[in-house]
Amino acid sequence: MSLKHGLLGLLTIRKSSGYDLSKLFQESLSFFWVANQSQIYRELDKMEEIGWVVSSKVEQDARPNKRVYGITKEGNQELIRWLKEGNAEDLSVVRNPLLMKLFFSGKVEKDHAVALLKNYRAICVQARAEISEQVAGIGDVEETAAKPAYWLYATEYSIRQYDFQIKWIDETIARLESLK
Amino acid sequence: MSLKHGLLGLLTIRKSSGYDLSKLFQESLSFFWVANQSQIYRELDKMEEIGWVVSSKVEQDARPNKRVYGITKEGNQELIRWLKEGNAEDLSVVRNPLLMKLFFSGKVEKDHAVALLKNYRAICVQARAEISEQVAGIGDVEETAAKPAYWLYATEYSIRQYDFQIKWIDETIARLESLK
DNA sequence: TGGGTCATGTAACCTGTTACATGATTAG
DNA sequence: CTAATCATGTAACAGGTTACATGACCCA
Repeated sequence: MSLKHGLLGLLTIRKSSGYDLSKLFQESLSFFWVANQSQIYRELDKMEEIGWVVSSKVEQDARPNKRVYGITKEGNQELIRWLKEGNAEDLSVVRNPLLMKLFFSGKVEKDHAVALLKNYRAICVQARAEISEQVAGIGDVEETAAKPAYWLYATEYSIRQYDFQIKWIDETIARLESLK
Repeated sequence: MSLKHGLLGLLTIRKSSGYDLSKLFQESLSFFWVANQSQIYRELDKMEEIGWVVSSKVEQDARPNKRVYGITKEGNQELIRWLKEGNAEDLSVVRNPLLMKLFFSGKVEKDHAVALLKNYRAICVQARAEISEQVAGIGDVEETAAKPAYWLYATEYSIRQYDFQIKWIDETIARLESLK
């Protein structure tokens, strides 16, 4: 249940509407989590039922009225509980559509597999560029024992994962092309 | 929509019941895709409605009766279509609960983050061992231009990804522990 | 002889995706 | 002046997870 907790985490930064959260999410968490807007609205509803957040309606004249959410004491407690829980089983959910397709590519000509890999490579290259650009835009970071730069570790992970994937793709294409 | 296609792929190997597929899935695709049994049953139902598979009831006396599925011509066509389609956008769905938790770990003591990483490390080590054991059990492979060993590329990917993750975890723990 | 596992599934719920709606503002 | 984008969401459907059901067989 990471999405709810991600939203709770964002709400500890500031009160936000669904729309705000959706933007915030894009800028921060989207490198390791995809969520679309409507999902965010629904999760906010649910979390209000549970009591992790409260909302208040804000009237606007230039734009549609909005509903601004804030985290409650219970929400904060839940966030901390989740962060402390050691359980790592559910961290290893694997679902890799690229490998699924590649796995069965013996049913079609080799060229399709190569094209698949090349298309995905382009996506990796772009995603990697976006992340490192974003990191560069933040500049140097000071870390202390009291404030480790966790966001930096996460972006490092992502960048290196793309590097790994690109390398593997290149090798795999070369291997495919060298087959006689 | 990779699960349906994965099941279609497995059904090109042999006719199977939901239960059989669930086992087959475990042995072959589970390294890069998690699917639970009930999901498989439901997808089979859906695919029968669409006409990608047909089933027949097989009476058994020692065990509950079963329903055996086979792939249809339409199912085969769909599998090939899916394999040929170049679309790589939907291959890059990211959802990483580890990074989500790590990202917000500034809210709790450093030890919790370290414990989280260590737990996940253990899972990676085990998963890696299981995969390489499975590969070892298969022995040497002959590849030709007509028959590339795609399954091998997929397992290579998985092994290397675990190596990458383990390395990153070790570095990150070291980094966390060195903070003053 | 009682608790696990095999073999087969169904039902209910939770999460993710796609499509749509509305009125203002900005870009070409 | 027309099309995109901003700013706000709702509704419906598809896919994933958890819990349960049933009867045989196998191990201690």
